[in-house]
Amino acid sequence: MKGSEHKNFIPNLSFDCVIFGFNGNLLKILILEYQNTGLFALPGGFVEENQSLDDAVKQGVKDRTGLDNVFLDQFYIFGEVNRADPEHMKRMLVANNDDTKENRWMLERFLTVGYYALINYEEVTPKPDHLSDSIGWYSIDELPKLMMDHNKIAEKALEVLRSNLSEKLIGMNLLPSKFTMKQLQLVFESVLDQQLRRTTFQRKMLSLDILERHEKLFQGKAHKAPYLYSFK
Amino acid sequence: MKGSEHKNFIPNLSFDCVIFGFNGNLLKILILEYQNTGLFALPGGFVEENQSLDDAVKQGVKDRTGLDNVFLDQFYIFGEVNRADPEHMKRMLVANNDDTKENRWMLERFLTVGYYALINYEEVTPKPDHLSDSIGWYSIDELPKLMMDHNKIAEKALEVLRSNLSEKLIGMNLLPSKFTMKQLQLVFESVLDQQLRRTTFQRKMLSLDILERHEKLFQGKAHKAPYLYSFK
DNA sequence: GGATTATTGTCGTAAAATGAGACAATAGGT
DNA sequence: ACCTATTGTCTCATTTTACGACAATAATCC
Repeated sequence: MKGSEHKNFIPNLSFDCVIFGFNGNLLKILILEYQNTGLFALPGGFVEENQSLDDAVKQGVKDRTGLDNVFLDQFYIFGEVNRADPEHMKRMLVANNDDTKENRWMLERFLTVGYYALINYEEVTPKPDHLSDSIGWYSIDELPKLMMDHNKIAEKALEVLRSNLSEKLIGMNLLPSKFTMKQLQLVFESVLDQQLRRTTFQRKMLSLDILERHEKLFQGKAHKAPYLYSFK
Repeated sequence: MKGSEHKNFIPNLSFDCVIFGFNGNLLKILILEYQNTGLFALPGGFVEENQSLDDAVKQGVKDRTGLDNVFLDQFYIFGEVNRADPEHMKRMLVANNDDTKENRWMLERFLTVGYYALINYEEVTPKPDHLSDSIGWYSIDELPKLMMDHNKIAEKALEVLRSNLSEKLIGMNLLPSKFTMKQLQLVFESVLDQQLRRTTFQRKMLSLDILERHEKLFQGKAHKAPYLYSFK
């Protein structure tokens, strides 16, 4: 009877999204806390029968965090048999008075597709959905214990982000459309978790011919004002 | 009633495997031809209810090609709504007299997980399973028209293999355990589809400190015999 | 207004990696 | 014994990166 009770969703398949943001200093991940359970989790969801996976994730991220128009990339499917502890899901359903027959399918085995998202921390305010009573940013090295295998999923997302950062030049998605060279360097340093040499970084970025230089940014500080850049 | 008729499989989810082999000259992919249909396809299959995805793929590759102990890596999940043409599946079922009620679930929408495999072309002989009447190697630039979106899947696999080759040093899986520098270079050249400079390649590989040098290989040719190497 | 301070943009030189070719060492063939 | 094709290594030029020097400058402090 797998999943047939809930006509809208592909059974046994979910997605979870690791949403990265950069607060100017630290790389953070968006975490939901479920009502009355003390359970922390990545925002995730299910795929409707006639909905593409990408659309489902786009929609799910919007529904659960209020974030729209987000850079999204699929990075792995987690297919271990016992990756999902049904006890977690059960606690969540009970706490929400959703522990009905129609929702028992959620207790089955699930494979989950991992996505990561990059967003401009400053320009958006995430909003929790009806299932969650809070939504919050957590530094990547100070994550709470997450439900099921979500810590593992977040770790893998960071790995993939690291290896994609320089190659695919996706760092821009963590910044406002105009930014200083220093900000860009801080993004690289946080993601790669290593210090970079200022002059080398600047020369490298400029030589790639991917940046457009704009007006200067006067920050009211007692020193030379940096230029603003955007990606071409 | 999704999938509930066939008690063993996760519904709406399949896998397909792009098996690469190198014949000493060209990079090739293993393709199945289904009995009495003229349909070509990548070897694939379904995931049992209590089987991990990785195990399902391992088992599936073994069942459908006879290949065992293969280097496997997951690279993408294809989740478009209309990616699978049910007409293809139907023809296949009819041709096998499998067009029974119990198998109708195979005509539904499927998401498929793409894996690629790297095997030593010379040491294994693929064998078709009962569904297929032939199994064959096809050069990556001379693939036949494959069923559903399998051509797209193969293309994506090659892309990922390309970007992983140097970074993750997986080329060895396409060669016997001992090989010459020339053979290794040919693998790189076929995968990357570009010529490499012999001396630069040799120096680079040796400097990486990943190769062990063994005895010379005497090929009966009128010139200096090359050393054999293996990966450390 | 002139000196002070912190940061930025740019350059120069050193070091490392890569490109491109030279050349001697072979394993056999003639 | 000489010839041929290929291999392993070296040298030198070029490119990329590391690392530090330095001048420009936006505000603040006398």
